[in-house]
Amino acid sequence: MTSRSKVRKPSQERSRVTVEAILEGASQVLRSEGLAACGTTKIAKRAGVSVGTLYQYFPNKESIFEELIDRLLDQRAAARSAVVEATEDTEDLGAAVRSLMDQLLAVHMADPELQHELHKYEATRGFTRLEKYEQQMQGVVAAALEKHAARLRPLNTPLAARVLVHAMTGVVERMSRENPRMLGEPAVRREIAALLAGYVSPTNPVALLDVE
Amino acid sequence: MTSRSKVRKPSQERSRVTVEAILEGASQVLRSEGLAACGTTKIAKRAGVSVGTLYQYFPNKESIFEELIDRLLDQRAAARSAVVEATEDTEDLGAAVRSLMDQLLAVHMADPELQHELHKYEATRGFTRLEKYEQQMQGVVAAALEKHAARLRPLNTPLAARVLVHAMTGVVERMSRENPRMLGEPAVRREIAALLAGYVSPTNPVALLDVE
Amino acid sequence: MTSRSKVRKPSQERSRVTVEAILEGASQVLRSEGLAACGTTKIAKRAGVSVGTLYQYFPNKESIFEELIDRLLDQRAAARSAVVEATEDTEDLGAAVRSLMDQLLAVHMADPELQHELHKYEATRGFTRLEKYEQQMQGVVAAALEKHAARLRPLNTPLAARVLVHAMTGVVERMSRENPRMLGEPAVRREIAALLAGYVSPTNPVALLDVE
Amino acid sequence: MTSRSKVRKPSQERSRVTVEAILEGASQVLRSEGLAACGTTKIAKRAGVSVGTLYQYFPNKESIFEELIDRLLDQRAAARSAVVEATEDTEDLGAAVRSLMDQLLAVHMADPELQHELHKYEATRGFTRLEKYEQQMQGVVAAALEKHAARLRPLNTPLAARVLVHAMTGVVERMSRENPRMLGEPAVRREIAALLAGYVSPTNPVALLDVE
DNA sequence: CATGAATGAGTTTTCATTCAT
DNA sequence: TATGAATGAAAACTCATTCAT
Repeated sequence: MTSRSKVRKPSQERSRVTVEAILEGASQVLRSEGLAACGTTKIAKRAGVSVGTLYQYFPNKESIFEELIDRLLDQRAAARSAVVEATEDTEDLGAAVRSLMDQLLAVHMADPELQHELHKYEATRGFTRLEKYEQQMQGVVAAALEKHAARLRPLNTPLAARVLVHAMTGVVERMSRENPRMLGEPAVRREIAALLAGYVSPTNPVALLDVE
Repeated sequence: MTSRSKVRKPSQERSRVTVEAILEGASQVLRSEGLAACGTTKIAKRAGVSVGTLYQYFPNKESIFEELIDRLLDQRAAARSAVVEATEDTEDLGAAVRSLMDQLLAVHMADPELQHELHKYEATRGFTRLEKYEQQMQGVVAAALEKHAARLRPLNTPLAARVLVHAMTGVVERMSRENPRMLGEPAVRREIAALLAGYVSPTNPVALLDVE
Repeated sequence: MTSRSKVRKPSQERSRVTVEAILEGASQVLRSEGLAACGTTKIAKRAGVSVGTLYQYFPNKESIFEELIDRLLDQRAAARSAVVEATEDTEDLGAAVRSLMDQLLAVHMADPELQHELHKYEATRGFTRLEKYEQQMQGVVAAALEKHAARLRPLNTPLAARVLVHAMTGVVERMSRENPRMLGEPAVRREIAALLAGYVSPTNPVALLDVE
Repeated sequence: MTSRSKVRKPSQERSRVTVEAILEGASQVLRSEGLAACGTTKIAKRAGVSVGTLYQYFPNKESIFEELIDRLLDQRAAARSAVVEATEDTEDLGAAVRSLMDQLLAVHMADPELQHELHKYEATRGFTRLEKYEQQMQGVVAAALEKHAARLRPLNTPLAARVLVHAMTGVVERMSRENPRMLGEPAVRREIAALLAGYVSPTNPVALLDVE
């Protein structure tokens, strides 16, 4: 679970609705006009509140984006947990790979425009948040690799996990950028599976290539 | 070769020197203070010219970054050409993979701070330029895949090329962000090779995983 | 007694308590955070009421400070009355001077931080209220000067009263600003007495200085 | 001489003119509309420049007021120096007193409206600058008291200097507030002289009053 | 009466760009 | 052509005050 502490507490029900309205307003502006054009005035207008109200709940503009990212990361964390569960309960390597892939695809297929704009914001901040998230993801993958080690080629687990997560998210992110619909195609899903599986497979031919 | 049409009169010698000074100034500010703090006045000062002069050679601030990106992409295009050459002359798949990888690593190891800041700028623009570049890269890879098709598993070439390029650049870019030195480690090089080779290898186990 | 007309319905008991709470809240915020940081919301919070309630009893923020000043001036008025009494009943000039001085010192030694912040507020308003107060003080002093005229040097009474009051309050106010504790020192008390007494004394040497 | 370092250096002649225009604009707004209504936009407009220009020369609004105060204090410092000179060269106590008084009166008679508004600003800042200035003034007075000690009543010099400066500035400041013209009247000048002279005179009757 | 969320005019400040010298 | 002072639109943020509940 991520922080969310920056949002003020006016615990009343009305408050929650307003906060939601602001975040939804920001999301809409991000989607329709992009990060660069997403100012506090515009956000407030779309949210149907005044700037003053906006600042009653968020200390500054950035904190709105941060909250949006928090929520995005919460979704991803949930996906991660689903992967962990799916992996823990079975010896089926294929199931693990499918779970990992499917969760990732699902997460990226939801509201891709918004995600792209938030990604731009993250770029601004040096990707600090997303980087941390991906590190946790690496932890999950590393655990899975350890568990199934017997059926995989010999691996430097942390490095392999890093490569896997980076490759997978690299592919998914770029495809989402080019055309989010692609992520729904079975062929794409299959190829990503091939990428992951081929990398860890005992039949991987690196040994034959004289790299180094 | 990329555009560069925005820059006025590269004919006079004095002019060329000034343009270079401005670009170098911008690069320095980007490296030392980051994109967010990189204003025209600061650039001009570091370049040792006045803002007025800066606007004599560049129509606006963005065009400076665009030119810097042009040059970055020129370097990458050169790397791409090197890969094409290396691949065309040989039947050695390993050599092709190594060439691809090495060029990519080399490109990302040069001036990583500057590249990160330019990447932030590109994020702002929706990665239009980088995306176009990666598409060209996909063309090169697709050609190589066609050429060596006989020794690879059956592939949907365009899709496979896309996955390969995205995976590779995804890994390299993220590692460069985490720690650029990583890119110089032989182990990393080997694992990237494994990622690429495993994906296209006829021994890839996707068929066994019942993905769809 | 000063106005206080701005405060609504001091009739109900509950009301009076609330008004007191608000004034006490304001005083606390003034003391601890200063005039600049003393907003209505903060005042209300410290008073344990809502902003709405605050505005039920005070028409605007200024009126709170005005009331606080009213009370300060009431204290000073009381001090003034004490001086008047002390002066009326006796022919002792020394007693009059001592009374004047002691009341003034006592008033300024009480809650100096609050007084300083209220003084800043008064500065904002052009010192209107304090000026009026000092004028009344001048009246008292003028009366005393008339009464004891026989034992003093020849004086333009209103002007002399003005000079006396201005000098005395000028000294006390500044000392309070520099260090309120100073006001408690006997040496200081003695010097202020010397200032006042020397000014009106028949032995005053102005005549010898050829000032005009 | 006071700092003035906050003002940027664009050494050209044009610059100086602009800085002067801004300061004059600020002075005018202060005089005609008061500190409270003196915003950057209004200052710039009166100065005949744009806000941007204003911020080219002053880092923020406060720095404009600070510079105005610097200049005011420079005038006062000059007055102080004149007093020092006048006092050093003579054994005439009357001359010293007259010089002190006259300089003070002259300084306060120049542009009193502006001074009052700057005084309000200083109130905001806790009178830090003015306080420091008055301390220096106390030093000057203390020196004079030491020099003429033989002809004065026994004094605790630092305390006496403090009382004298506080009394004098208190009187002058308040009179300037009530009605600046008063400061020009000979009677007033005479009474201030009486205040100062009576305080230090060997004939001062404090000893007779049983204070303490 | 009490509440506190909502308001929005107003303020300061920035910075890409222009243009007179 | 070079200069750098001037521009001013735009953005973020504040806070006294109101009013629906």
